[in-house]
Amino acid sequence: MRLFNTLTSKKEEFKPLDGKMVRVYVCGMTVQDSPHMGHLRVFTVFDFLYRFFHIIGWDVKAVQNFTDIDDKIIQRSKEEGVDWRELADRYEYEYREIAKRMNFLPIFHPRATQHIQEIIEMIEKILENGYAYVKDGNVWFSVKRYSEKYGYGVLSKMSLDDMLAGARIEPDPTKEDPLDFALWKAKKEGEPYWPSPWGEGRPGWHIECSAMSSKHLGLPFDIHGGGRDLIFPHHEDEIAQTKGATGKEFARFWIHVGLLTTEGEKMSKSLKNYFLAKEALQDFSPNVIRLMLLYGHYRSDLEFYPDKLVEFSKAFSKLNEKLSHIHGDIDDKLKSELLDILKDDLNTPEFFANVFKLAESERKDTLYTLKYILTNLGFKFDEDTKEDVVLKRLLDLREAARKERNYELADKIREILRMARVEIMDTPKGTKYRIF
RNA sequence: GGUGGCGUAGCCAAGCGGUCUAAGGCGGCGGUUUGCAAAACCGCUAUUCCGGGGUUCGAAUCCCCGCGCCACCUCCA
Repeated sequence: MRLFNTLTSKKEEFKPLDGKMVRVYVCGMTVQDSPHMGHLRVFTVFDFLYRFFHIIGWDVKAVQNFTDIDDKIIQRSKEEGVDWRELADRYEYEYREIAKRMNFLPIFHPRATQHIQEIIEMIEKILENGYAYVKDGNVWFSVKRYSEKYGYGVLSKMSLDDMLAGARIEPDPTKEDPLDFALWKAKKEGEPYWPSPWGEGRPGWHIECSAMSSKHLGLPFDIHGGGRDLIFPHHEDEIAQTKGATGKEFARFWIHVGLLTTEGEKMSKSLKNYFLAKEALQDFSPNVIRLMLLYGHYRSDLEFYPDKLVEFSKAFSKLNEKLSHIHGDIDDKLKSELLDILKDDLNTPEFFANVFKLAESERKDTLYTLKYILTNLGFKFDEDTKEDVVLKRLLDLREAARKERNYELADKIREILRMARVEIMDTPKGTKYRIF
């Protein structure tokens, strides 16, 4: 298949290094708050990618970290008067619940603080190789020294001068150069810390991903991904640290997911324009959320508004109506045509356009092929038509009223159900409903 | 200021040199159906792709110049 590689800025032919098993590392949550739809988009895209790899015959070893120690967790723990570990546990649990609801494939989730040893070892190697220096219990990565050997900025395509030009923050006085970044931060009063050869302290932001990815996947591995906002500095620094420590190639392909926007602007906590994943899951099925998030191409920004979930509820209902009870044989030709679309840099918009067109077919094999592929890509049919006892009794009541021509009552029941976001359809085969 | 990207119907969003008088979803309009509805089904809904030049037999797609927007350069998926 072909994938767009941020490293080379073009689509390239992709195959797993060992020919069978794709090794992927995705930057996961910093567990300091509830995941919002923007986070969910990234993880939905990667779940879709893993599932697609499986369909075309590759195994996947996916690692997605939880960063459970960082400035914001510490800050929040101070604000709330709650131990930082408790906060991290709370939001890790929230993420796992959401992942389960979303029908994500189970993958490995290492935690930063369980890899302090590996992190320290990696920093020691970087120091040995001369790309870092110790100052007052801090360990800084020397961007200039590293850059002379390997070139810094290969991913973000920025020159050192470019980066300096935009430097907006007061450099830390213990840094030799404003571009340098922290590998290890000296302990501050009241903050969590671990012992290290440089004194008590904690890891810098980027190093945990370098340590965990190389430990669990080996070097080099196939794909490293995350939100587009991580390209600089996070991913750039991961590359520098890993090469600085090992001299080896890091990830071959870098895949970055576009941002979820509201009114054109990035969804983020600071802009207060975010919509929580758990809110969406309260009211809409995972199918709807999955479809909505994948209906745009993964590399483009995607506009979000709450009504979009309503729109996609309707769209998914149509598919569900068509496919839920279908059985047949797989049309191999059709199957490979549809998969070919996805082989081109995961062109989900084109793929779903075809799905909706083909769903109008009367041919059982065509419909079953769609159902087969979509199910393997994480959708669940039938789910929205499960009988619910209370609902069924209400429908029986309404049916009785209709038989007595008590349309006033029948309409009242329909109206109430509508308010509860259940829509009724009277068909020759009886009353159907759908939850929207 | 630097770097990267985007601007396609009411909204969302593909297409990236010919099959484009531009996919698909939502919405809207008309019809079939219905106790009335809804759903479903059928039909219609951009001769045109931010503006202006250019390259080409041919451009939404390539190049140049404007205008507008976004992201990153500070924590961020």
